[in-house]
Formats: sequence, structure tokens, C-alpha cells
Amino acid sequence: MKLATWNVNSVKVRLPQLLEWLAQARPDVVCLQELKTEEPGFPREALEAAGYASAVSGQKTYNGVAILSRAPLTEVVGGIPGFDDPQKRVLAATVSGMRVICVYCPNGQAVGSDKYEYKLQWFAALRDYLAKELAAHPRLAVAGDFNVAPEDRDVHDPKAWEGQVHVSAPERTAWRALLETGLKDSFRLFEQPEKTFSWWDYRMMAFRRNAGLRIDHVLLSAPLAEACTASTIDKSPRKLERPSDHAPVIAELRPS
DNA sequence: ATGGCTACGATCCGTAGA
Repeated sequence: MKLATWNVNSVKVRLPQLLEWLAQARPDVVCLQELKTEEPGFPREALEAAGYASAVSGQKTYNGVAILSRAPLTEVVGGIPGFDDPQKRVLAATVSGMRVICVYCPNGQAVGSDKYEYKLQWFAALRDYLAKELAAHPRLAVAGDFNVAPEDRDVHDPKAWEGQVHVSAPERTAWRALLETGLKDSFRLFEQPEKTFSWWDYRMMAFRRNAGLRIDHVLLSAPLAEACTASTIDKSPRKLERPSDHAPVIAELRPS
């Protein structure tokens, strides 16, 4: 089975690209971020016609997350329980005996800003939530836009980015704290081509220059990591007309 | 050189993304 994550940067604008990609890649489960619409604006019927059920936590203009699945979604939970946050960034559901958590982690804007402090607090709350979910669900996948490039090899120009938001030491420490709950970065379970990224700035022809960051990730609990046979980033939708600035990340899992 | 796109909801520019 294929589990994917994609920050679509407006599900309304990106619906044609999303439908085309679903038909081509045929993922079984997809975590979507940055819907930028409340639930009434979510294209539930078009996705249903494409074979996908959806769980949605929408928000106007900003944020908004969804999980698409060919199999039924149950036990849907929005947000981080106990962490009061009006921003719609987290959605969990169970599908085929696997717990899936879709995350859109805060951007952080600039090191030292209020949004940066919010990002670090948010990551601490996520860490505690994931530790609890792991205890309850051995088969756990956490997929989304983490807005952290874990290592320098995940950055096109580490010198230029040194100390900046997405790569700063506190953010990378917060990222490692997620892994220390027992999750694996599926992408790094395998040999990968150098300079593989998941996001490229719209400006400065960044995609053509491959001036990107790897900030979108699929994390897997030990039993799922054991079943994982591949993890890739699909650059093809980034080449289409009017693309999202992010590319989908896919993890392939052997059936249990 | 600190910009450069894109989406959104508001107007005909500001906010945010990363």
C-alpha cells in the first residue's frame, strides 16, 4: 500500500493537479496540508468520484488538513488533544488497522519571532501527543509538512540557510525529539539520490535550479518501518502548470 | 542586492508562506 503526504497550497486551486496525481500515483492514503478552505469548500464529491473517502479539518485562508483514503476512515480526531489551538493543523484517523496522523507544522517565519516561539511550543505538544499515540497504536504513521529540514543534506545551500528558520538548532532538536518517541524518517530508511527536496520557492526559478529543502516527511513506527519497502519524493506535479510549491512524499508499505 | 512568486481576502495592497 502507498501512503503519501502533499502540501497542496489551496485544495481549490490545486484540485485538477490533485486528481491527475491521484490517478497516476494511485496512493491508498494521502495526507493533505494547506487546504486554505473551510469544510464546505472542500471538494469532497470530486474526490469521492475518484475513489477516495475524506476526513477534513478546514480553515479559511490559512492551514487546513485532510486525510484521503480508498478504505474507510474511522476514529477521526482533530487537533492535538489538550493543546488549545484555533489553527487547523492536525488530523488523525484509523485506516486498515493503521493510525495515520496528518500534520501541518507551523512555519515559524523568523528565528526569535512570536511565530517561532509558537512553532517550538507546538512541536513540544506534538511530541507528547505522538508518544501517547504510539503507546495506543503500534502501527502509527505521521505524515505532513514539518517545516524542518532535518540535516544539512536536506538543504540545497546549507551555508546560505545557516541558522535560519527551518534549519535552526532548536527546530532540529524539536524534530529529533519526535524521532526519539520511536518514529523513523521513512525517507532515510533507504539510499537516496543527493539533493532530493520536497519544496522549492516559487521565486527565482528555484525549482529549475533545484534550490529546495526537504521539509515534508513520512514518519513510521517500528512495525511500519519494518514493512516499508520504499520512500520517494514525486517531483512530477511540481512540473505542471500552476503547481504547489511542495511535492508529494510517498512511503510504500507491505500489507500486514 | 534582503528582492524575486503565489493564494487569499480584502480592495486596486497587506499578510503569509518557507
